[in-house]
Amino acid sequence: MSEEWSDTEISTLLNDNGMRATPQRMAICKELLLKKCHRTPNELHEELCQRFPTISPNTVYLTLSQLESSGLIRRFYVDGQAIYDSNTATHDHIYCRVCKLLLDVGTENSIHTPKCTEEWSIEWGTRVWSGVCPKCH
Amino acid sequence: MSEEWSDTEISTLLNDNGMRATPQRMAICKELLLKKCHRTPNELHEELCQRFPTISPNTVYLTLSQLESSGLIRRFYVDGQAIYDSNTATHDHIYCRVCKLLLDVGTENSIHTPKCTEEWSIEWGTRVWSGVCPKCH
DNA sequence: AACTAATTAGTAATAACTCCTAAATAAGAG
DNA sequence: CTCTTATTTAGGAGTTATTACTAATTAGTT
Ligand SMILES: [Mn+2]
Ligand SMILES: [Mn+2]
Ligand SMILES: [Zn+2]
Ligand SMILES: [Zn+2]
Repeated sequence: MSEEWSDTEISTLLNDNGMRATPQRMAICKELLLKKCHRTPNELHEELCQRFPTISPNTVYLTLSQLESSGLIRRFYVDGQAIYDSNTATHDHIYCRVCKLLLDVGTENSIHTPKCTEEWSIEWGTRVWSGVCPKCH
Repeated sequence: MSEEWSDTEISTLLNDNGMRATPQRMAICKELLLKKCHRTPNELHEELCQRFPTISPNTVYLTLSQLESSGLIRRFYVDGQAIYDSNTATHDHIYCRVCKLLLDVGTENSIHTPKCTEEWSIEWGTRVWSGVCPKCH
């Protein structure tokens, strides 16, 4: 996928995935898809409120859920909190339990799906390594 | 660790980890530690209620949190739900998003902590592979 | 047996998320 | 361009998991 997304490209992407290109969704996609990043629904809602004062949390939840169903973003949980990830490549994470820093890490050692699961259809997975980051110890 | 735990052994284990050996905690430990298993706080509470009718959810939450702090059990999240795991060896999981089946899988391909994180002190991590199990497709 | 800090049950509070509904609107048809 | 309609939205209500608080109880020590 390209690094830069025009409004038309985002609009087309949404339509191709069965979603109407509303201003709210365009804004959510710009926030999430333009950069490979991690966002909680609430973080995203607060960011969008600045330029889009009337957007409701519910709209953010719904749109994130639809984007995930389309495979355009991924969802996982850290400390019980949903994290949406616009990096859809298979990768793992490290998480600092002190300052809550969450980073991507490579998966050189671990990209293979498990051996005993040939009969499962595995769709996605990520590991979260928990610990303490350099700044926090 | 041994396969069979006597009351005295569990009591000692709790005391060694700074916890008093109350009947409630003994019951929780028997339910969780005797077998390598996955439990949500609510599942555990319902099981304990059968033989221990007045135990409160809060006690279960507190005890699980303390057992986790002591490293006797691990916690991770699936679909936003806390799962406590008495298998403390490093391992991954597969999860069926249809029937909610959750199984351990080996980590032959992925036990190494990530290369770019030498300065982090990594304590634990698990991956959850999401998909559909053989019975559900 | 007495003491005391840890633990408990119960209740209240919180946070994240889902459900519901009426009004607004994007996209397609004419 | 206008009309039509199914989708989407905002907002509020409801739900569920979890945490906070508190007064009474109790495990382990002296
Ligand atoms: Mn990521
Ligand atoms: Mn496990
Ligand atoms: Zn940190
Ligand atoms: Zn299944």
